[in-house]
Amino acid sequence: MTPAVQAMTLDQLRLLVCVAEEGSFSAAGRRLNRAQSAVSYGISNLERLLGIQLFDRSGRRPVLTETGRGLLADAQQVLDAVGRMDARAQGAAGGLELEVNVAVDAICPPALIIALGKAFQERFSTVSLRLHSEVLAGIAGLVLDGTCRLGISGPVGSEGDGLERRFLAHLPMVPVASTGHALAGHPGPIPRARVRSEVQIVISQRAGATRSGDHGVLSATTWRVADAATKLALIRAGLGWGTLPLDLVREDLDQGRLTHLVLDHWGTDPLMAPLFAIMRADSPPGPAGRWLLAHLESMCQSCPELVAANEAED
Amino acid sequence: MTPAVQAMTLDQLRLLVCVAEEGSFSAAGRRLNRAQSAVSYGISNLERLLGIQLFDRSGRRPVLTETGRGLLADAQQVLDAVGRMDARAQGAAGGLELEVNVAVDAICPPALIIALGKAFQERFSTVSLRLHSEVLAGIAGLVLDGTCRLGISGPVGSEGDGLERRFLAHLPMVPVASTGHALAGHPGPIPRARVRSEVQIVISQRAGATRSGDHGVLSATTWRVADAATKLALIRAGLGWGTLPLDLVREDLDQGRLTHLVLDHWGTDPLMAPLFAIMRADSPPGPAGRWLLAHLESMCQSCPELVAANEAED
DNA sequence: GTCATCTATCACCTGAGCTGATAGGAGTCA
DNA sequence: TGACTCCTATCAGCTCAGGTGATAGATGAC
Repeated sequence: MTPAVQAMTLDQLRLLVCVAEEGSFSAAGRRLNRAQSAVSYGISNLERLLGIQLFDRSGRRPVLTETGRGLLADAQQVLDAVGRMDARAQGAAGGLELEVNVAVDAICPPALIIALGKAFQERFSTVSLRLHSEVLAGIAGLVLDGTCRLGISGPVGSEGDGLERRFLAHLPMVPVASTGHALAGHPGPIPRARVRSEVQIVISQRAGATRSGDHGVLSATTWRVADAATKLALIRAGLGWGTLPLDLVREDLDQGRLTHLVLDHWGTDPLMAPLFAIMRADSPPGPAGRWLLAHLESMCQSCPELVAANEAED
Repeated sequence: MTPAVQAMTLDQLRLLVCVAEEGSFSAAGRRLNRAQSAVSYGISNLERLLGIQLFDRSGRRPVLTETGRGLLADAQQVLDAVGRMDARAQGAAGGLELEVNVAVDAICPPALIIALGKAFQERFSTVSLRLHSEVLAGIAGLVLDGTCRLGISGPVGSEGDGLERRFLAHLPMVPVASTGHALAGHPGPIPRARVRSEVQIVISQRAGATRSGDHGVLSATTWRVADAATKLALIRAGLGWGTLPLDLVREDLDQGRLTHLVLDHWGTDPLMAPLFAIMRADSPPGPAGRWLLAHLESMCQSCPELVAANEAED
C-alpha cells in the first residue's frame, strides 16, 4: 500500500471536485462554508500526497493541469462509489434489504424475468437483485436453506414443509420432438403404447432433493438432465422427445426444427404447468422482496403474454 | 448530500474491511499498528454515521451483520476506486500519461487495432486508451489540433505541415463491386472507359479539411461518403463500385456477395495503400504513447497477417 | 495607476481521534 | 464451577491535523 493511499482523504477529493467546478479556491470555500485558506491548504496537501501538481496557479485563478483533469475523473469515481454506498446504507437504515436473492425455475419464461428485473432496478436502484437459476425441487431447496428468501417454482413440493405458496400463472407446456424424430411423422394422435417405446428427456434432480414427483413421465426409457437448456438441446438433436414450456420452443416450432406432438390421452388442450411463488413462512422477504412479489403477481395477471408469449399456437 | 457522505472517512472504510478480514477489533488494531480502542472507536463512529449496526457484538468476537456484509462490498468498491486513483497518480508522478488519445483511420484493419489495444492495456493498466475513428485528412486534423498526440493515417497530407510521419505498412486495397453489379460480370480486365461510366463510391471529407487528394478516382460520377462502413454498405447494396481494404471485404468476397474487379490499367498487383503513424513534431507523445508507437511498428513488421488478414487472395 | 479579487502563508486554536488503562462479558478447559 | 484467556466498551488525557482570520503579494480589469 503506497503512502498516498494511506493518507488521502475523501474531503480532499471533494475539495478537488468543488474547486474544479467553481474555478477558484475562494469560491469553493464560499460554497463549502470554509475559509479560503482551508481550501488552499487541503488542495496543496492532496498535491503533496499525490506528488503531482493538480492546478496551475500562474494565472489569476487556478486552472486544472492535464494530469489534474485526468485525476479529477478518478476523484469523481471515488465519490460516486461513496455516494452509492451512502444511498444503500440510507436504505438499509430504513429497513430496506441490500440485496434480494430470488431462485428462479428454468421453466420460467425469460421475458417475465427480464421485465421483472427491469422494473425492480428502476424502483430500487440501491438494491442488488441476484437470480439463482435452478430446476424443480432445487428452487424449494434454495429457499429452505435461506439462500433465497423468494423462489419462483414449478409444480413440486408438498404442503407442510414450512413454505408458503402463491399461485402465479399457468404455463402452457407442449410435448415436442425434433422434426426428424420418429414420433414427429406420426399421423394423428399418438397412442400411449407408441410413445412408451421412445426415449423421453426428463428434467431431474441430483441426489438429496425433495422427491421430484415424476409427473408426465410416459416412456419406458428416460434420460435425465439437470436443466432446461440441455433438455432443449437433446431434443433438438433428435435424441428423444419431451415436454417444454411453449415459450422456450416457440421459435423452433415456427422454424420447423421441432414438431408439436399430439398425444392421444392428453386431450387437445395444452398441458398447463402452474407457476408458484414460494417463501419460507418463518422468514418472509423484506420490503423490496415483497414489492418484487407483488409486482410479479400483478404482472402475471395483467400481462399474460409475458407468461405465454403469443397465444396463437396449437 | 446526506450527512453521512459528508463525514464518512476512508479510514473508517479501511477499518471496516480490516476488521471483517481479521475477525476481531483487536487483531485489526494489531495489523494496523493502532490501539484496539481506536478500532472500536472508528467502527462505532462509522455505525453511528450510517445509522446501521455493522457488527453483532453479542458473541466473543464481532461478526458482520447481514447489512454489514452488504455494505462491506460497497466499502471494498470505494477502496478499489481509491487504489486505482492512487496507482494512476503514482504513474503520473513518474511522468506517465493518464490517457493516450489515438486517431485511427477507418481504413485500418480492426484486428491490428484490437491487438494493439490489448497489448497496451496489459502493459499500462493505469493508462486509459482512447481511440478516435476518422477518415483521410481527419486523422491529421485531430493530431494537429492536439486532440490526439498520435494518429494512424492513410496516405494523405503533405510534408511541411509540422507532422512527423513514420511508415508502418502497406495495406492491400481491392476494387470491388456487388456481385449483382454491372462491372462484376465483365469478362477479363475492365477498360478505363467502361469504369468511367459507372458510379464510384469514394470516401471524402467534410468541408474545412486538408485537401484530400482524390487519388484513385476513375469514374465520372462519384458518391461521397464519410466513413468506410457506409462505403461498404453502399457497395454491398450494388449502388456503385469502390476500393476498400482487403481485410474489410474478405468475408464478403469469400461468400460471393462482392466481386473483386480486375481493372485494365492497374496491373495485376493489388493496390497497396501505405499506412503511417503521424504525430506533431513539436508535441511528441509521452512514454505510454511512445511505447504504443514502438509496439505498433514492431507488430506491423513481425505480424503481417494482422495488416492483411490472409494473403491467399487475388 | 487604481482597484477588486485571487492565492499563499502565517499564528493561533480547537476538537477528532489516538493511546493506555480498566472493567466487564464470552468462551474454554480442568 | 472456577480459573483463565481473549475479547470489547469506555474513560481520561494528549497531540496534531486541519480549521480560522489576517496579511502580503500577484494578477487582471478598467
